[in-house]
Amino acid sequence: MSYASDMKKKNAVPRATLKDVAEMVGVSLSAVSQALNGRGALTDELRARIKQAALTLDYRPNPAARVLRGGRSSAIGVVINHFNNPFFRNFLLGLEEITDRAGLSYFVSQTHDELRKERLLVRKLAEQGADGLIVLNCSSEHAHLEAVSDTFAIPIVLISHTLGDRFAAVQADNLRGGRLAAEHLLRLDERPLLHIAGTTEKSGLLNRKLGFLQGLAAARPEADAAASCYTARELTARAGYELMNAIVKEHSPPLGLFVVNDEVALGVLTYCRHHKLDIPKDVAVVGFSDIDILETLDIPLTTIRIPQQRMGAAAAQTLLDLITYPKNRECPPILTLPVSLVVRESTAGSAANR
Amino acid sequence: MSYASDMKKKNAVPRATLKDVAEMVGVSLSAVSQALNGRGALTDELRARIKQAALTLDYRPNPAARVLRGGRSSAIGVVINHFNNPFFRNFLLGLEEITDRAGLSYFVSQTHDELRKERLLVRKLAEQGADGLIVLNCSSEHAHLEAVSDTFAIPIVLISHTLGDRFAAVQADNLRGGRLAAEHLLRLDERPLLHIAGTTEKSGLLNRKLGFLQGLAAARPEADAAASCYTARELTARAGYELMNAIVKEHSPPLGLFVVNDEVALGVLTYCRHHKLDIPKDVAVVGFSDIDILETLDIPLTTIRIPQQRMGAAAAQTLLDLITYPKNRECPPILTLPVSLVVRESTAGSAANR
DNA sequence: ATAGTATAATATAACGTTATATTAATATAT
DNA sequence: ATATATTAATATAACGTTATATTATACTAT
Repeated sequence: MSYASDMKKKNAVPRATLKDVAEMVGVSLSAVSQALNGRGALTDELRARIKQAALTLDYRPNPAARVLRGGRSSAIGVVINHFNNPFFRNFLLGLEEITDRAGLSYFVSQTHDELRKERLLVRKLAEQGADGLIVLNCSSEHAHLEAVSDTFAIPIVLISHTLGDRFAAVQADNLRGGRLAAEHLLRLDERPLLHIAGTTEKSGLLNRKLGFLQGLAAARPEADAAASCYTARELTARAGYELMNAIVKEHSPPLGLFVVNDEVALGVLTYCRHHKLDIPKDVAVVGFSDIDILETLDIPLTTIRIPQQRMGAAAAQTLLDLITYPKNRECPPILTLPVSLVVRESTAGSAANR
Repeated sequence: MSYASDMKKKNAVPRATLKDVAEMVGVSLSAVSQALNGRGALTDELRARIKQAALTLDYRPNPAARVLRGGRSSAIGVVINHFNNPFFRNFLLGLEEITDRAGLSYFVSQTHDELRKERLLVRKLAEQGADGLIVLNCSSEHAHLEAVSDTFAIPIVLISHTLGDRFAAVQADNLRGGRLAAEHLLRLDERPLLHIAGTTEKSGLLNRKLGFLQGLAAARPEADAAASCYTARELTARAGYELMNAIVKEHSPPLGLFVVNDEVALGVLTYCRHHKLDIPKDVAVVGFSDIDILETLDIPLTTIRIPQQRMGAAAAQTLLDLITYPKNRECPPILTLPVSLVVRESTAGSAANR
């Protein structure tokens, strides 16, 4: 049942338009538009009178009209895979700092990791008049992003995932994060190291893996890179739990485990609890992201912290810049923000810690 | 620094408009509009040709133009206090079922429980062309909601909180939930019962309290209602933790505790763990909502389950109805959905359980 | 055959805005 | 004093859509 749009909004209480303000002041439409937008050549006196009248009538510009005319709506769109992505909450805090200051609103929509929805929502937000888009954890396809960016002439900023050089991006230094994790685990003792990786289609996850392998190879040239890596199909605790079944069949404790993100690592922790594997004695675990709940766990998780809030602010700032200065879009920036190791009990307790 | 909207979108790749389709078929604008909207009187043959052309050109109507004209945008707005509200995730699942089927999109924004932001966002979403709004956990002020609903002639559905009879609402049966909690705790043994309430300004929270007091009074007419109730300033785990400090000063175990929601109850559980109070022997706890993580706790929490997903679907369905049949707005429905008791270990183990 | 009535299409206006072009009035330079 | 620039305002058109009014054509009934 597609839903009919028959009835027009006939009984809406009318809101003040430019025309109303113009009539109140006894001046032309153009004058009002120019006065309120700080454009054109008007006497300060007239400008003031118009602004006063607009205030009195509680005039607010109609974004639909503006957008139709080819202007801005002062709203941006945010597309994420899942609302309950824990990274997202802190990201938005940073984003909001910037948008609030700039007088922008933002609206969010989730894709459920479905490409179909991603396409739909990206387009819908653009159609709805978004001045720019921020897309988190997007798919690896970018044809639709290019199409929307071109058709609507709006910039797009990608998060956690670069995709060619057509779009601006904000990402954590995943490569360095992977290396930090490896180096930390190497300091523990002589135990073998393993990595639970994510899909290597996503540049961010690939880099975590590469960083880990670099760190491992530097200290133990003899280690078999291929044999050290497992791949989680999904970034969920369940996936981590299930992979552990495979891992303990092929490797025996003690093990050092670098896991692609904190949620998958939570699954690993649960597995160990269920199977009486001591953490960190039998299995030392390093996660990635530093989501909020890690500290409150029975065994707090060591992780690579990414600057979630700062990434949100950087993304908003970058988008704002690209909206304001369209020429910058020709050469969109890629920001890589630093990560840091946060040591907690899931790797502490062993001797070699510093 | 408010951000200037100088530059026009001059280098946008043009997208197909009604005019393009009309020219392709060699027919008038009106004909195309009518054909695509299933209105007017056109031969089936022409209608088909027009639809085919629209498909070929990948024509998609411009929502800004539609909204300006006084029509629909096929998008609704959702306003919530916090994105990390655990209720929200399931709510959206239900909502999405309905909106997907109806070909509607939805966009979400968070208020941080600030009235200023609530006002801003509700208005912004309406200005942006939302066909209707769903407002969760809103403030107790409704003047701005009425203003927006009137000015833009769009319906609003409130969740978890009724506010006069001007708006449709979807809520859980909080009164019954409170009573169920009391009755369950009363079945345990003779221990005194306490309630950690929320602010009674919100109708939903008030009803939880009233339900609890009803249940208590029915079984123990002698109980002192006022002395049994504490009030949490915020609905956070921290608030629950801190209130427990006060409670244990004035009451000694064993106690039965009905807590206004699961998050506050989590704070209570943490307090008990820290202070070596056994659950449920010393303190039996019942929460409210049944958020997702309760089952995975060390001591799974007994709670009153509210049908989160169903509430989302009901809200979307109600809004859709009010959008489609504006006359129904005169008498907006209030849906109260049933709740159920979910018994887990935070109250089990005592004798009287069934 | 003529008027009247469906039927199938088109023309037009309006929604609220703003960029561009135009006009009117004033100041400056020769 | 006349031409030329500067300033301050206005008029107009266009963005894409759809409801309403209008026209043209064919079909019925008398």
